[in-house]
Amino acid sequence: MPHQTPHFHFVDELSKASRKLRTLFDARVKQLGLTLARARTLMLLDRREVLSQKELAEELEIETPTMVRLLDGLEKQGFIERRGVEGDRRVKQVVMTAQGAELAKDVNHLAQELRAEFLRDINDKDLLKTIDVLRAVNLRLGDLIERG
Amino acid sequence: MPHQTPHFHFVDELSKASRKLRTLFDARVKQLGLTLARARTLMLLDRREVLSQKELAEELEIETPTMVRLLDGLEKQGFIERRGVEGDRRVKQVVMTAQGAELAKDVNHLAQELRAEFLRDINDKDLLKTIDVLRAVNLRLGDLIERG
DNA sequence: TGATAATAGTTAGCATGCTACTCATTATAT
DNA sequence: ATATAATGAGTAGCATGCTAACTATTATCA
Repeated sequence: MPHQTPHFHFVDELSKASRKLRTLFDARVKQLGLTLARARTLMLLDRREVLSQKELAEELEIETPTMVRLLDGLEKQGFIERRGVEGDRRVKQVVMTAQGAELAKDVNHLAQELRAEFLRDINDKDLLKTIDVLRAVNLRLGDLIERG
Repeated sequence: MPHQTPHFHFVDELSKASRKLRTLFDARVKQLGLTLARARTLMLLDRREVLSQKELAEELEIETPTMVRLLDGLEKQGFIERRGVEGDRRVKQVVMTAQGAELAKDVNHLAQELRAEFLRDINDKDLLKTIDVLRAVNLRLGDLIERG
């Protein structure tokens, strides 16, 4: 087997980490009726209270059609509501129901525990450096995607 | 907006990087009729020549049903073939067609260029450190997933 | 003002990830 | 030797990601 470059390994490990993270998180929040993507949406609403669908999508860096379906699910589950906004009839604001807000607290707690669990052996300095690198990569990827 | 922890940012940036990477790569290999997942499969076959479906799935760290459908697509496109193996009729070995092997070379080249492009500003030391961290995280995530 | 642009949300269609299950075959153990 | 386990491939069903379109509304500009 030919030697693989660091560039290759970066992409490889990154893809694998993301899949594993989703798998583990999904398994942990399944009992709550949630998934990673839905939990991410609830946790964002928990921090920001009220956002339009567009703003939600932008914050999570997913496309609006993906957000639409995520919200369809959360709405059907009774965790969020869509509200028309006066002054612009195109926009819908998204707010958590009481049940959703309750759930968001549990999910936040659970997510925090899970993160601590799998990042247990990573020291602070390395973690911060890794976050820096990922941020830089994301900026660059965003640029390259925009450019076509 | 409440302050967010490094643990949170790690997960956030990781998820975003993985999605962006797939989006960018998919756009770049679209003209070749490929996607990131299919390209990854071809590139692995290019390095290892012959593998069973099970081995392919293990190497890429995806589940076998996911691999089945990936191979269905690649087979329909004429890039790979499935072959029965003598001595164990459960196993199917996967080999690239001539066309697939040709394509794999192009894809390898393209992937290498793309990686260099978006990792341009990351220095070697930081990149290696990041890979180390991702590897450690992956090991731990694997453990936690296994444990249930 | 009235045509044209842009924007927010949506739908449709595809690919990829998962789990839970089945089927055929091989390995193991009594 | 035969019942039982384990293994490899596949199917079904769901969730989430994308792009390409469409609809309704609002903004722009000539």
